[in-house]
This record gives sequence, structure tokens and C-alpha cells, in this order.
Amino acid sequence: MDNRSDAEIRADLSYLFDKASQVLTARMNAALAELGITPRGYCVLSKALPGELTQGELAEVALLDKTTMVVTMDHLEKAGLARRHPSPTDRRARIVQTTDEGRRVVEKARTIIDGVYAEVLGVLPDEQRETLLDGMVALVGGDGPLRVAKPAPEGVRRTRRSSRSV
Amino acid sequence: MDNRSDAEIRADLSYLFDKASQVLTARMNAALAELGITPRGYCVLSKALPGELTQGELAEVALLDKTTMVVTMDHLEKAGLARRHPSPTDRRARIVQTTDEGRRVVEKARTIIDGVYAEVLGVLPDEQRETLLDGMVALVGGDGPLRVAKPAPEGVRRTRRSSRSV
DNA sequence: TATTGTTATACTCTATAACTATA
DNA sequence: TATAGTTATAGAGTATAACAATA
Repeated sequence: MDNRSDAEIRADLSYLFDKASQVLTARMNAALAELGITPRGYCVLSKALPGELTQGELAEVALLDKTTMVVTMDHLEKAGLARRHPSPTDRRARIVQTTDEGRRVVEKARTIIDGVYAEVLGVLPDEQRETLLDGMVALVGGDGPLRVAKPAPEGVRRTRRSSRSV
Repeated sequence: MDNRSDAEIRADLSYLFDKASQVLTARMNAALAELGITPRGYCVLSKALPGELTQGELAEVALLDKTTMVVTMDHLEKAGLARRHPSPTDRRARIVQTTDEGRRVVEKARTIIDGVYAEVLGVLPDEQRETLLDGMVALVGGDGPLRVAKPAPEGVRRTRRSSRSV
């Protein structure tokens, strides 16, 4: 698989982040597949819990394109985890509501997700774990250097990736 | 873009890694585009520097599918950065050699890459930076919990992602 | 018969464009 | 005229399968 030493990959920040993202994603996909959902499905489902949001609003908070949202909702609805109800105030819009089963799945998924995170971060001593998370937030969050993708220059096609946040 | 607080994203490990990977990749794509190469192009080119590897061997160390390697080499060759020479010992195989221009580009790219890494990690105090890198290596490298993607269960399609290591 | 590199192709994923029905 | 949701489709990226030349 990978033949480089820890010392070599330590100097390769792209590799560290890519690999962490990639393997954790695979792990999460596998773990949630037992519930018949994807990380994205969970993301949408959990954000729909209040039951007040239209499909479009939900797409916005989940950072999804509205067309991607349609596909995601189709799956969730077919799986019986969410329903599209007509909005009482706007006949174009549709309110998304989770079903009872959907709420149960969200709960179970939350447990699974927390378990995976604990399993992964559990290998680090408490102090190092907190420092690492603080550091990641400093890089990715607030006004960190990895907060916003700088627009690619002319001719460079931007990588399209979905929000896989969980 | 993202509307969650630092406290919220701190609890979302998937988001932290995905975003870090994604934004750093975009940054790297943009930075290397000035040299007319991609991170993958750099990866292949730098590993070809010794000039002894066949295309297949190079694909293996760069963690690329052989068909992806063909496309990558087509680009590098067209850009005048690498050449395919017939192997003296195996008439099926082709040895990859970097051109003089290729070597210059690798050098410049290395400087750019180091600059981006320094820019990103520079926001962290020395000690925290070292702790974070150690932690990432503990997760991703050696026998860390994110070293190998657990095979996805039946029916779950694995995400296909290329090595973007730099 | 197996392997190197190539070509052709299929598949997944996401976004753009066009359409409908409302507003 | 603009907006919510849908459908159709295009585009990028990667892998699988088949092939030619050689081992």
C-alpha cells in the first residue's frame, strides 16, 4: 500500500490530511451502511429534525446543491426516513420532516459516529488529542488559513466535493 | 459558506479532515498551476528523478492505476517535463526520465509546496504544530487507526480517490 | 501463458441548464 | 419577473476490460 516511513509522511501535509479524510470517510460509510444511510443522508436527516425547513433551506444548511438535495431526499424518502410535505404558505415549496423511523436512525447513527470518533481519537493521549483538535480548528475554522478555498486560476478546474460533514 | 461555530466544527472530525484536505488540495492545485503541473504531476515527476523506473514501477510507488499513469505521463511528456525511453532489457517496458526542464520544475515546485505548508502551519505556535503533526502521524501512519481503509460492506461502493500526496 | 503499456469504455459523482408550477 | 423543486444532461475523474507487443 504505502511504503513510506512515518518520518516521510510527517513532512507531507497533503498526504496526512487526504489520507485522514479518505480513510475516515470510508470508515464512516461502512459504519453507517449498517443503518442503510450515508454520511450525507445522516447530515440531511439530522438537520431536518426540527421539521420546519423547506428542501431548499435544508440544502443550504447542509451545503448541498439543490439538485443533489433532490437525489438525497429521494433516497431518504424511499427508505422511509423522511417525507416531503407541501408547505402551507408556499405551494411551490416542500417541508422536509423526518419520520419516527428517521429519528430512530439519527439516534443510532449518532452513537455509531461517536463510536468511530472515539475509536480513532482514542489512540491519542488526552492532552495530545485536545491539542490536535484545537490545531485543526485553528487551521480550518474561524479565520484559519484553510477556511476558504482560494479560487483556482484560469483554466484550473476546481475539485468538486460534497459536504461529507457528520 | 459554513455557518457553524468553531465549537461545533471541533466536534465534527469528518468535517475537520475533509475541509483541511479539500482546501489544501485547492490551494496546492492553484499554486502548482503556475508551473503548469498538478500535485499528481509533481508526485510522479519527483519520484521519477532517479530515472531508473519503468512506467509501471512508477505507477506503483505513486499509488496510481496504470491507466491513470498513462494519462499523467501523456501530460508530462507533452509539457516537455518527462520522456518515455525504451527499456534496454525489456522491449515491452518504458523507462521514465525527467528532462532538464522537468528537474527545474520539480525544484521550483518543491519551494512552492514548502511555502504553502509553511504558510498554513505557520499560524500554529511551534509546540502545537509539532504536536498536531505527531498526532496526525499517529492516526494515519504506522499502525494508526486511519492507516488502512476498512473494506466497505456488500453493496457499499467505495469512494475512489487518487493519491494527491505531495 | 503472463506482463507492459495502451485504448476504449463504463461508472460515479456533482453541477449546469432547461422546465413546471407557483409567487 | 423571480423562485422552489424537478429532470435531463454534461463534465471530470477514475477504474475495468480488451488488445497489441513482447516475455
